Parts: sequence; structure tokens; C-alpha cells
Amino acid sequence: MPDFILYNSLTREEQTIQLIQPGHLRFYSCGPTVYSYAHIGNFRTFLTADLVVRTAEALGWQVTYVTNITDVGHLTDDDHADALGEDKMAKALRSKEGELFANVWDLARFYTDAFVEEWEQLNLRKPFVRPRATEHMREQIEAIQTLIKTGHAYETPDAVYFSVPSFKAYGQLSGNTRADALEEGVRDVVKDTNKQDPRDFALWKKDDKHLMQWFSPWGWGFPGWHLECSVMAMKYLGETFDIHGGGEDLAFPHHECEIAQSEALTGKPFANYWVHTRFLQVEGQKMSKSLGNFYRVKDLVAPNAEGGKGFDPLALRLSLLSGHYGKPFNFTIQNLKDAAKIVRRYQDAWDLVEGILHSDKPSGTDFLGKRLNENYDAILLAMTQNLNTPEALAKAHAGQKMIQGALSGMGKEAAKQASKWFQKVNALLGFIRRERTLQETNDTTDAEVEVAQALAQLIDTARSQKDFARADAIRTDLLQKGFEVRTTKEGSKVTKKIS
RNA sequence: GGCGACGUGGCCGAGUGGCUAGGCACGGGUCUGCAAAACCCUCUACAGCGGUUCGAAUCCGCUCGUCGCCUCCA
Repeated sequence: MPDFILYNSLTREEQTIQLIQPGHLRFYSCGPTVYSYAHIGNFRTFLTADLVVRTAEALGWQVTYVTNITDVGHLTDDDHADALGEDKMAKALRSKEGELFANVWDLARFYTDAFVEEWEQLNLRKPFVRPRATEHMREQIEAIQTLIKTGHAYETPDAVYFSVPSFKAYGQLSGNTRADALEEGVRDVVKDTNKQDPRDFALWKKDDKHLMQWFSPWGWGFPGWHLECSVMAMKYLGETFDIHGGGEDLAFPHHECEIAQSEALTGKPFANYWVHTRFLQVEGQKMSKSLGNFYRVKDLVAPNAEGGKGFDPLALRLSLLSGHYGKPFNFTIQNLKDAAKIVRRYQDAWDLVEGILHSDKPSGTDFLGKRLNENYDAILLAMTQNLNTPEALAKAHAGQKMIQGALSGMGKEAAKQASKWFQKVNALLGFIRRERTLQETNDTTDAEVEVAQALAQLIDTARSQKDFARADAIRTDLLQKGFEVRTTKEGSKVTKKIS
């Protein structure tokens, strides 16, 4: 098995992963704040995490994968010490969609469910545990108590702060070490005159008006954002674990603060390797609501009837796979269409292979196995080289071509090898198959689907009677209704047209 | 002001000193009643300028351009 090499943000170089416990990867990846539907940028990051997991699995490692749900509202604008800032949950609650919810707890629950559903649609590996911040209050409070006791934190009338000067290695990850530079920053820093250093960050906010509040030794309030990840990661993975991931924006301040808290708490290294996913842009620009290029997964994947674009979620997965996680990626609708085409091609080829396997065709000879194994090894190798998905896909396409080109002369022995290849590649890259049915990938009602399928059968009937005019007329009709009609050995098939 | 990333053919994107990915689109072909799908072939690029080198997309310098973070956004 090849070494697994990743770019480590902490050391700024590619490194071979040396596991703390050989054969067992412990991995934490920062999850979303559930105040709305997740967008494709979020999922690019979660996809990177998924690839770390899948590659590790392919190497035969056991993986303990933890990714959290941030269901605590944290302050949005620069929260002033009086905590007048409004948090994301509260803001979402007041929005138009928020009217659907009785309170912030309901809102968080709803978007958590939606998030997990999209997670599954994109065929992302299920984590070992998906801890929620609100369910780990005791751990957070205990951590703060310890930090105060050891002189790493102090209480003011408004909050409990982590004392950055008490932790020497602060800035190691982001390079942001200078307190004065932070003060001069474009944005305001938390302005609490009781703060001892401008870099100090809140571990606990005192606020008895907050929509979500808990009782603590410092009165009613809520925990600082960074704390939940430290506490939950250590709870499920131990004081030191192997890899920690997240979006590039989280490197500072979030991850920097996580390191400071955790290592101040334990005196041990927190995570050995840090993996950060670059942001994606959409149509060459920063994704933003005002530019009209802001895509939630839901927007792309939901049926037309529900206001979505009706794309196969696996096409979105493949599209995101087509760029390297460590580089900015320019997501375009064209790219998504391209991906949809490729996903379908793989699915069709696999279907045909399975068809041969379950037919009464002769065994034939295995003329594929060796080449396909070599091909798979090349795909895996690309993935172990800092998750080089573009390279892995290029290799996979070559393998797919090998199979596609051999289909006509393929017996069961060769089909067995092809099927194995599809399974392995799908286990690693995950874009080839989920159960695929017309209803699932299409934006039609069941009735429409039934009609389309019936019409497709009529085409076959007409063609068998050489009534081509009639066959063409039916096909034209289906095309106009937004279906694509393809002739196969089993007869005409209708699928929703990609666009 | 501080920290960092990137500029590759019509588009998306790998590649970090020589052997010049891949996808999509375009064009040509095979197949097909005709299409679609599939398959085959085709398309030779590295922001600009200068330098190092036998040789640079790849190393160095400068210029231009784009982007991210800098207290709670993946």
C-alpha cells in the first residue's frame, strides 16, 4: 500500500501521514452551523473530509471520523461585550423562512435534518459520531474551569476569556502572531476594555437575554464558538489525534483558537495534521447572494417542481471532485452538466456489466482483471498523493473506457472483474452509483414518469412495426416534455434531460 | 498594514526541470430507419518581461491581474 501524503497546513508542506496508532486514523472535521440550508461551498469542505476517510479506508485503515453540528447560535457582527450583537440562529429565526419555526431550537433541528439528508444525497461517509455543541455543555464548562484554574483564562464582568499570551505557540497555524496587527485589522476586534490582550477570545459569554442560554459558574450565558470543537474532538478522539480538517476560513481564528485551548488544557499536541479546503467560486466570482450565484445544494438537486434544478446529487459530487481541494475551484453550471453526463455514462456501463453478470452469457475469459487492478492502483495512488482527485478521475476515466470498449465481447469472467472495479472505484470516489431510479433523479411526479415510460414502450412497438413516423412523433413529444430518449438493447429508455 | 494562495488550449482543470493528464464543447468518423447514447480520431496551452540551465509551464527576479483570511463565514 502506498503512503498517504497530505499537505499539512501546520507545517506548510506535504507530509506522509504517520498515525498515532498504526492502522487507525482518528479524524475530526468541522461541520456546519445549522441556521440555514448548507451551500455547495460548505459541501466542498465536507467532501474533502469524505475523501480523507475513503482513502484511509481504501488503505485498509480503521477510521474514527467525527464531524460536529454547531447548533448554538454565536454572535454575528462583532459582538460587543454587552452582547447586543444578534446571533445567526436568532437572525435566521426572524427571516422569512424562520417564520416556520417556533423557536431557535426547532430551527436548528430542522436544518440539521436537512443537512444530514443532503449529506447522504452526496454520498458522504457517515461519521462515527456527529456531536452537537448543545449536547456538550458540561464538557465545555469543565474545560473553562480548568483553564481558569491553570491561569489560561480569566473572568471579566461580561465574559470568560482565553488568555492568548499564556499560550506561547499561538499563531503557529495562521501566522497571525502580532497583537498590534490584529488591532489594526480592517474589522473591529471584540471591544471589551476588560480584555487583557486584543487577541484574547471568549470561552463563555455572559448573557441572560440570549435565545439559547445555559447556567454556568459564571451565570447564564453561552459558550464561545471555538470551544465546542476542542471539547468534542478530544472527547471522541483523545487528547491528541491525527488529522483535523475544515474550510480555509477556519484556519484563523477558529482552528488557531482550538489549538490554543486544547493544548493549554492538556499540554499535549492537539492534532498532528491540518487539512484546509480552499473556497470555491461560482462562475468566476465569489459566491454571494447579491451576485445571484449563491447555490445551496438544495437549489441544484431539488426537483424543478420544488424550485430546484433537478441535478443528480452525484453529478454535483463529481463536479466538486473535478478540482483539487487545495486550490480555489471555479464551480460552473456547465461543469455540473458535464459531470452529470459522466456520472450517467458510468452508471450505464455498470448496469450493462451487471446485466452480463446476470445473463446466461458464456463465462468467456478474464481479459480485464489484471489491467483493471493496475488501473485501480493508479487511482488509489493519486488519492494518496494529497487527494489528487483530478488525477484520480483521469485514471478512472481510462478504466471506464477500458470496460466500455470491451463490453461487446465481454463474458461473465471479464464482467466479474469489471463489476469489481466499479465497486472499488465507487468505494473510493463515490460518484458512480446510488440506487438510481427515474423518480429519484427526476423532477417529475410519479404520474408523469409512468406516462413517459408508457410512451417509450409505444416507441418500441411502433419501431418494431416499422412505423417510424409514429415512433419519431412520440419521441419528439417526449423530448419536448423534457425527457431524453435513448435506444438500448432492452428497448427505449427515458431519462430526464440534463440541463 | 499583517498572513497566505493562484494565473495552463473555447470552457473546467492535473502536472513542479526533459517523456508534454483528463473531462466538456467543437470538428471528422463508426453504429443507427433517423436521432440520441456509446465508441474511435482530431484540437498542443502554460499572464507578461527578464534571468538560471544543454533544456522551464515547472527554478529565480520583477511587472500585471485574480482571490482568501486577519474575532466567530466551509
